[in-house]
Amino acid sequence: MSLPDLDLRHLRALIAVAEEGTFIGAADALRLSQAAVSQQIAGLERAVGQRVFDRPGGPRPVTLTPAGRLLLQYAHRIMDLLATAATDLNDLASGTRGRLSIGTYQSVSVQLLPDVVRQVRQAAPDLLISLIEHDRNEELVDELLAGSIDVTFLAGPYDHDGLDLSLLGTDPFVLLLPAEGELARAHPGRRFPTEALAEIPLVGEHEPQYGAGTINAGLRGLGLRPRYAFRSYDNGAQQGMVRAGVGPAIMPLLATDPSDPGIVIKTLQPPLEPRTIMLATRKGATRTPATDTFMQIAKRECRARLARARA
Amino acid sequence: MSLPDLDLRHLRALIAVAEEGTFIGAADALRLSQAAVSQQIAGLERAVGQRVFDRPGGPRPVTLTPAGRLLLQYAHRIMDLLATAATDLNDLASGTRGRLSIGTYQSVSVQLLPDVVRQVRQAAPDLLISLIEHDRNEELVDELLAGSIDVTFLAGPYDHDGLDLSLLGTDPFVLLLPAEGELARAHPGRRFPTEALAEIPLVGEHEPQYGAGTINAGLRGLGLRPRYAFRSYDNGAQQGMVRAGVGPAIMPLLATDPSDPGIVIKTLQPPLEPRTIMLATRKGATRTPATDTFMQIAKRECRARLARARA
DNA sequence: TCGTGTCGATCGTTTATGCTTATGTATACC
DNA sequence: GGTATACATAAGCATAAACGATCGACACGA
Repeated sequence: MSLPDLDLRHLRALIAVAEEGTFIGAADALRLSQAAVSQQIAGLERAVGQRVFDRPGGPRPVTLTPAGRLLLQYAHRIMDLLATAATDLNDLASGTRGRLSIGTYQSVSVQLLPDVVRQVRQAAPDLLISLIEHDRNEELVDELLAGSIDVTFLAGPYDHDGLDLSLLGTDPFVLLLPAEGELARAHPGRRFPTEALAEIPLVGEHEPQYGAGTINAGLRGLGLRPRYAFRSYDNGAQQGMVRAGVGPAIMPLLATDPSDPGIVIKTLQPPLEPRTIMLATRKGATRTPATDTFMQIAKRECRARLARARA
Repeated sequence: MSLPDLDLRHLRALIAVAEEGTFIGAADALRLSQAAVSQQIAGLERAVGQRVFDRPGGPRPVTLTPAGRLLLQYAHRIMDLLATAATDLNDLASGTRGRLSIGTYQSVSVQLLPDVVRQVRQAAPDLLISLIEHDRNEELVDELLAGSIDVTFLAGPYDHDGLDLSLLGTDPFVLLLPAEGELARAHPGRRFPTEALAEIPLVGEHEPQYGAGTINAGLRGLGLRPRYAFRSYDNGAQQGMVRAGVGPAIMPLLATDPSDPGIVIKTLQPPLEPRTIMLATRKGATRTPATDTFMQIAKRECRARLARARA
């Protein structure tokens, strides 16, 4: 048989006739004339090269041939597929069902993202949200371009030809000190002179990370050569070390937990070149409504959080 | 989205464009003009209510939108289904693959059917043959009309409105005697007077069986009231009992094993109303080539066997 | 910055296909 | 044997799908 001549109309007619038992009944169900159904079935039989119905003649119902029974099963499966495709597409269009896959990195994951996800869940309870975390922008971009995630946070400054980027906000680097430590006593104000960190062993992140806009790059830009007492990729671990008195840490503001009574947060003077938080999607690619919802909520939440944290 | 407007042409275009990356490439692959592909995709997007491709413009390839990716998966699954449907239909048409389900009853199963099945296997090695055995015609007919078997043997005489029947042959009732017994010595010729069975306990089948055309009906038609020393539905068991000297048995010729040296076969005089062997299919129903092949082989083999057995 | 080439979209036209009405044909039932 | 039922077929019409030609958008190179 030759596939190219086959058409969904044929299969619809096959199903209708099989269900109704007569061409006339099928025509009625399909809102067509009997002649149209007759032609559809004839076309189908031409396409498959075999009869699909036995027509006993007279007022008796037509019956499926073996080929017809075989084809009918496939017709049903195809119609089922189309039906589920339709609901999936509706889910996609509604933005309240289906899937949303988000790329993220740690300092965003810690504080900002949980609240954003919570709000997205509230707006779209049946949306299946999955998160993929990487430490480097490049890995996130790879996932994005490969299509395995819909949208990703990126640590700026960052630019890429294949991406649509939007700036969520600027996340300044702040200094975390043990609340009861000597340094906190020595600098009781909101500000902390950055040069004073020259000789103090720090708690910090592993290098290299995020390329430009890193803490070390910032410090070096100010002529400082930082030394480290402890390094970790985990922001929570860094904050814990600060609390334990291992040393001060420079962290992005949004990566800190300001409610921790064991630490105090100081503004660096002069400030380090800050990192920005960006959202990226594939350049020129249509976004799902779910992605749009997420991006909108993320932007709003990020601004609110930065405004609150700086207050 | 609205299913009724969807068409396999749309899905084919979707797949081609997704594979080729450009409308022009897809048009080339589909042997269509670029304009036609453009219109197909436009029609598809109208049907699903969303864009399925992002057109970046200029000499860059188009890319799937989320909706397009979703739809493409379904399109592929549907095309796969159609492809396997096509091979299944070809198998069906060729008669050398696929399935063949045959109804049978015991006296046919014992001698005739194994040889027929062997020949069908030889003619169509990849055909999957399944057998369903019942003792009564009615059960076989039920299976046939329900569609669970393609064709069935029936014990005639038998008639049924909903069936196409064909006579394979007449299977005469013969007498089996122990080869070394007193009866065989008393009747050394090929024939045996039926009345002589009046007072002899027989080996035979359970009653009732097959309605008309049974052994008991035949004997009663000759004014005899048979008594039984042993009864079984199993023809082999009956023949075994004869061999063991339990008594003579009246059996259909084709149910006997003439090669058994422990028994001799006699023609009854006068003969009992014989049973016929028939093949039945659903009335007016198209048969698969496999079924036709089987029926042809069965007819040939049955004739050959009867001719041989009577010789 | 301005051609230039590559695409996709669109227009107008032609062709093919599907649907309709009307009629023909075959079979069952009375 | 006539009538009713149901599918097949034919002719006409409308839609749509195809084509060639053209337009407009974008990227790239000079």
